[in-house]
Amino acid sequence: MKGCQSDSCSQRASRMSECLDVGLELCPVCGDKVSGYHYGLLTCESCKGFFKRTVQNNKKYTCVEHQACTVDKTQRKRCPFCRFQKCLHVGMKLEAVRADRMRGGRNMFGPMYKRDRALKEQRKALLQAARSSLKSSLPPPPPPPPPHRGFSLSCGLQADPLPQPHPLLPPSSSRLPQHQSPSVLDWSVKAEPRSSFTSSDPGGLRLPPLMMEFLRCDPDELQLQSRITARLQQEQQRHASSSSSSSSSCSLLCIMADQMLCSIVEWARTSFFFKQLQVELSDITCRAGPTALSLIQRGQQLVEKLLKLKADRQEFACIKFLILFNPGKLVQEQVEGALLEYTLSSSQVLGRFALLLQCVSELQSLSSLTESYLHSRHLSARVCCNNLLSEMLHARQSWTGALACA
DNA sequence: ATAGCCTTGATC
DNA sequence: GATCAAGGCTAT
Repeated sequence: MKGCQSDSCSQRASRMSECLDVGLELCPVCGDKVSGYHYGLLTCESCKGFFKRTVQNNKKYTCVEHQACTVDKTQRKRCPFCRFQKCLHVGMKLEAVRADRMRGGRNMFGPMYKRDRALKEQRKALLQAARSSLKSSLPPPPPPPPPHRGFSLSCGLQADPLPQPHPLLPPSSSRLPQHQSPSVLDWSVKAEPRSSFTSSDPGGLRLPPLMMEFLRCDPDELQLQSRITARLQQEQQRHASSSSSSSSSCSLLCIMADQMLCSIVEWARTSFFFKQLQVELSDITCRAGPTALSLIQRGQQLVEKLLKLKADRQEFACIKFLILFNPGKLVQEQVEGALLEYTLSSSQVLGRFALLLQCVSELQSLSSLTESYLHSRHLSARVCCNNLLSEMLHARQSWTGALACA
């Protein structure tokens, strides 16, 4: 290894500031932090090196599985075949690896990198505008939760304070576009072709790499529906055979909730950002709860809003990450960035992104209220299922007790 | 073989 | 001179 000469130290310092700048991006191949533009797009240092070695040495790999291995930060070494396929799939350019091995200088992709940077800046500004618009139309955010230790069973159902009606706004159900800041919602922008978008969905629309990851781990909704139906039928048969009274609506609801909870946990555990999650306990507070009817009504209003927006599978996948993972700032920015990029390229209207963020916010408060509701039912022993749902509610009760003692 | 750090050199 | 994306080096 060479010593740290004064020149290389200054270069290192500038590289550090560069890393801070691009540090918010994740490598489209493995999800590691990117270190700059390499062979056509922003990637991490290890995928840059891997791509270079593979192309320079004309390596041929084979996959011992089914050519569909997971490529993430921890498993990227496992299957070089699938890793290299993913490098090509996300758009790394073979022609950027120099045949003559000439060092230094710039290549033909310089202008492309510059354009991509400018677009990223534009996207950042749009994101901030949409966020500030959302903030001004919603009640102030809750104070940050205390730094508890322990595993969160909330599965992203982070408890927010009860949403107070905003003094300046009508009820949330009618809080639709007309109440948004016109400067943002009426601001149509041209979706320019994105150099980093290299793959298309079946409809021919180019998708951000992060969104492709979300779709890859997206559960099969039909499968979930049939599982729930099977569980409900099983329950009905059980009651019929034991000649007891038919199952109550509450117990059927609990079975549905439990089955969905299992699927959510299953999905979350295999999802892209799972390893980056900060393990923290939900903000556990006791408070007056809503009624089942009001929750259902709010849920229906939200469903209507999403139907009206015609939210598609891609957008729904992002919303699920934002809601259920309740991710940290870095992940939140990534997911929101992918969603913004997608809505711009699919609808070309920024207002759509702001409306989707509103739905996310509404869903967050609704899930928090539902959790409170189920918890209160649990305390009054009206949630009787011996399953994951009751386990979650029991854990919440234990933590509430522990915090009260502390 | 991998991945982090270093050197190089065209371009700004 | 600064930047930054190439290739190179080397500890693991």
